[in-house]
Amino acid sequence: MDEKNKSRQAAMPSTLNERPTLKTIAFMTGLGITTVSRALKDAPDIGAETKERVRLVAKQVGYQPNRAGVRLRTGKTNVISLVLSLEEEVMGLTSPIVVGISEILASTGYHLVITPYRFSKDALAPVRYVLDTGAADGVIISRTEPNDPRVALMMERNFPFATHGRTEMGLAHPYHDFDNEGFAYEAVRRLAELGRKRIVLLQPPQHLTFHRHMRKGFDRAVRDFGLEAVPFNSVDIDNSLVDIRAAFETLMSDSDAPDGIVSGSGAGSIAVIAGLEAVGKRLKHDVDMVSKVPSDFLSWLRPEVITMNEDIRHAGRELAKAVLGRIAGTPAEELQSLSKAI
Amino acid sequence: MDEKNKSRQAAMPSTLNERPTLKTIAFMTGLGITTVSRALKDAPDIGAETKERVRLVAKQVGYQPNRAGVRLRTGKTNVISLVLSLEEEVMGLTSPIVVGISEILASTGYHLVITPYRFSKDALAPVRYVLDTGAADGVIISRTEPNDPRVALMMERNFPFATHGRTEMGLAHPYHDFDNEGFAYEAVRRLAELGRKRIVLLQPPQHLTFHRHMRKGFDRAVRDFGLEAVPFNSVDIDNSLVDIRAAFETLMSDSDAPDGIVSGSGAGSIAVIAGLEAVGKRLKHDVDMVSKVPSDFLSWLRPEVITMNEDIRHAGRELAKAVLGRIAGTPAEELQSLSKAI
DNA sequence: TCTAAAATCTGTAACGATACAGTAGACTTG
DNA sequence: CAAGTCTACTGTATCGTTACAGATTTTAGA
Repeated sequence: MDEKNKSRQAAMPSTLNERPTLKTIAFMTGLGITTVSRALKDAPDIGAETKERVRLVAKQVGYQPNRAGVRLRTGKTNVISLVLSLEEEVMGLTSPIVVGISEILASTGYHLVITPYRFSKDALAPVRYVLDTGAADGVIISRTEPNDPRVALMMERNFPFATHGRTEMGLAHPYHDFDNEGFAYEAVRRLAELGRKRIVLLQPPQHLTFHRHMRKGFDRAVRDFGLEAVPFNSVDIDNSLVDIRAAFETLMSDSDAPDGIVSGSGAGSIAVIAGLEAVGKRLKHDVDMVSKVPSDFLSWLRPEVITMNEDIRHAGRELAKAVLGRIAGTPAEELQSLSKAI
Repeated sequence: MDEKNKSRQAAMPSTLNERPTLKTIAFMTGLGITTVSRALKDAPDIGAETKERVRLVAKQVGYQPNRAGVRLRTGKTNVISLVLSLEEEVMGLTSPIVVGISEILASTGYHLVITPYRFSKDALAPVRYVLDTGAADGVIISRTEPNDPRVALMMERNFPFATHGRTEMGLAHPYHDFDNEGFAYEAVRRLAELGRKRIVLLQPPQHLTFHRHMRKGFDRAVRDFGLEAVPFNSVDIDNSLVDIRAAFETLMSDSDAPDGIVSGSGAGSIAVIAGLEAVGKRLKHDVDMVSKVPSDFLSWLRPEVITMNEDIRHAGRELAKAVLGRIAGTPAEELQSLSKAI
């Protein structure tokens, strides 16, 4: 202060066409860096005219906050992490979910980072990584289990997340889920309507939560409509198409083979069809089938199959909204949604 | 120095179970922060024993460099950005590419960030964003055009990137591409082998580079085998399945309809089949078809279709290796690959 | 007119890492 | 043994941002 030049905070104009920072704006407006920072976030202790001036200059020079600076100082990453299994490349499932999430994040400052893991047993590792390194502000996981350690961990650390699928731990957390119970019930109902009696279900693996939902809807409908559920546990929708096909070849060549099939996965349905056609059965004649599908390709090639669409892209949008909501502090209870087949 | 306590760089042990930083390790080892930093990157001016000690402690406390710190100081983001069109949700195409990229990045320190754009006309915007904000160390783009402004921009700025598909600008840059010329040639050859004479091509849109490749292979084969190419430009593989189906319904009901079809897209093939079957034609009888497919589902439901597989997941791996190579300074010429149908 | 309270604005320190310019001591060398 | 050279280590400044604790000016109050 007693020096001759007052040595303002924003002294030098740096170089020329570098990326503008708060310092650039501070220099151009003649204000302090702090003032500029606070003006841009509309703090109450900055004059209205000053704010306007700062905003104008900021826009003019195309200022965009440096993410690393913000992140270092505040810990806010502006990142949502989608935790994906590299195995579960189940036909076209991850693609639409990524698109759906992106659609929502596009209008926010958030980036989408894919955090992969290789084997189901390592599912906890990526979540732990994000939590330990603070790699993201929120996480989206899928393939939930009734008692999911990932959910337990994130709840315990009070970390924002949303799950594709529900859990059964008595903890309220954001989720989006497809109404698999409703799907299975409706599927069986349609088969009953067609006069089918012996129904089989190609179901999700036991350890995933939605196995229970689908099973529940299936069993209830079978009871309600006085049908018979054909026991079938040799394969589930996580098995390879080759295995599913083989299992259905065996099943359908049996003397008391089912005459109605509910398939919990579009990809699986393909193998199912191949299996039953291999033993000479024909859809609509010997057997009817209802399939859950993530896209409409099946109805083009086997219109005989009754399809019920699960809108994965919509799920992506809902999940993105849910994590963002959680980050913003919305109670988990208000961030839970269920969608029906369309 | 003349003070009584020498005030080392690493003075306080911070709190307890916070995330460890260089400071933590410096305190534990009694070394300076700089020394620790340099020891961990194996700098030549640090003693062997010291390095060992630092590494041990670092591992013990689970040290992981703070990305924001590194990024702020060095500008290195450790991020690869995959630029995706939200429109081009062409059946199951993006999913395997994401998986392939992830597989490679998993063993590096790189994260994968999805950078979407909404409409084809905005394709340049996300690239500009990444360049302007320094959001990533490398970029992967797809749907390249012969003269691609995105490529021009990144070359001009000397920014590492890899393209899924080639360009024709006389600039050497990393790419991975499917050998569409080879595919089309081979496809036509097989149709010729089956005695087909009048061949039609469901091709990529004109503005994309691989349109030319596929066209070239197709035309060359038609010439080589003395066949006839049926003109057909009303739809391309970017059109909706509904439109493709309608176009093929018209085409195939013509008196001089083609008896051989080459389809440049698996999803498109579905619509093609629906179209030709709608007018009473049957695969293998009235017409044969060869399709490029990203997965094997088609061969399950229409084994009559000859399929040639494009391994998108492999493309993802190659692209990831290519960008990383470019970042590491490998000449572009050594980072170009072409893959054949499998 | 003098003081208290607003209203605005600002410098400093810190987040975690690294580039750079040292420093201290041991070891050569002539 | 003085001077130079290595070896091994370290402090300072800095990247861009924000929390915090002032500082200055204006307005109000009495």
